[in-house]
Amino acid sequence: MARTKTTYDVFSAIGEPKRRVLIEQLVLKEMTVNELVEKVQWPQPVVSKHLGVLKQVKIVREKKNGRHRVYRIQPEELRPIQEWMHQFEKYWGGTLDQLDHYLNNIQARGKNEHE
Amino acid sequence: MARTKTTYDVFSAIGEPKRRVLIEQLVLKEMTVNELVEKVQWPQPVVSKHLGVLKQVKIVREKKNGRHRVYRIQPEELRPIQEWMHQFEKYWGGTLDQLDHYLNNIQARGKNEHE
DNA sequence: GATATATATTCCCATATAGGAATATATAAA
DNA sequence: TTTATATATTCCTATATGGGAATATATATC
Repeated sequence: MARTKTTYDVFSAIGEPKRRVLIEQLVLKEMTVNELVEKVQWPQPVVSKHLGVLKQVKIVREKKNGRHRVYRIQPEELRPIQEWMHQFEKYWGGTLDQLDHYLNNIQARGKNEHE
Repeated sequence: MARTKTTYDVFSAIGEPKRRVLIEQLVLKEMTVNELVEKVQWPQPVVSKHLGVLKQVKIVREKKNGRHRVYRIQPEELRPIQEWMHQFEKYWGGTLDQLDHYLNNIQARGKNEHE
């Protein structure tokens, strides 16, 4: 078998460093492809292709505007990563805020349901 | 050029789903290779190879114990991910309304997970 | 020393990239 | 309608897998 597809899920998609750079830009503000190209200085097809992957896993959404396409981030889609990270927080010391506690409990309950 | 190496950094390493499963086990308690094989039911070389990648990016550490090797997680190494996630937190802040919304999403996502 | 156990490593191959180059498509402007 | 602009897509190739099968290595036990 071959490697896991980059579009398999959000984790796979952000494994590529360039895609994280695009995300870091889009989290600041929505941008067109050429605005992104300006910012990161990569060939336009490279940007478009990486955006394509991000679009497939729904990290970004495309909004047509004339001959421009505005790309916008969909932060909710990155929640699975944040949730997955919760399992390590107990090791990092410090206090967890109430929201985190609550979410941890929810998560634990959810996991047991499938056992 | 080819794909980014899985050992390029922590993000790339956790892109592979099986490696996340191993991490999820090791965060509960340190284990030997065979204990992991027992748990996940994959061929031993598969487990060893994935552990090799995790070891290279330092997510896990190996402790020799006779002919056993105990693998232990190094949670600090995952902090870059947590830090990277900070940039999205402003979108899913801590109000109850948003928490409700979030919990609804979890439920909805759970149902679609296996499609 | 011989053997069993635990784990890593090597060899193999099908597969999916990431990026360069060129081109296609869509839409606006002239 | 012709042209310019914005973006996506196709074709290509080198590369790095992930996993199966077989084997090597290390250590414990007899």
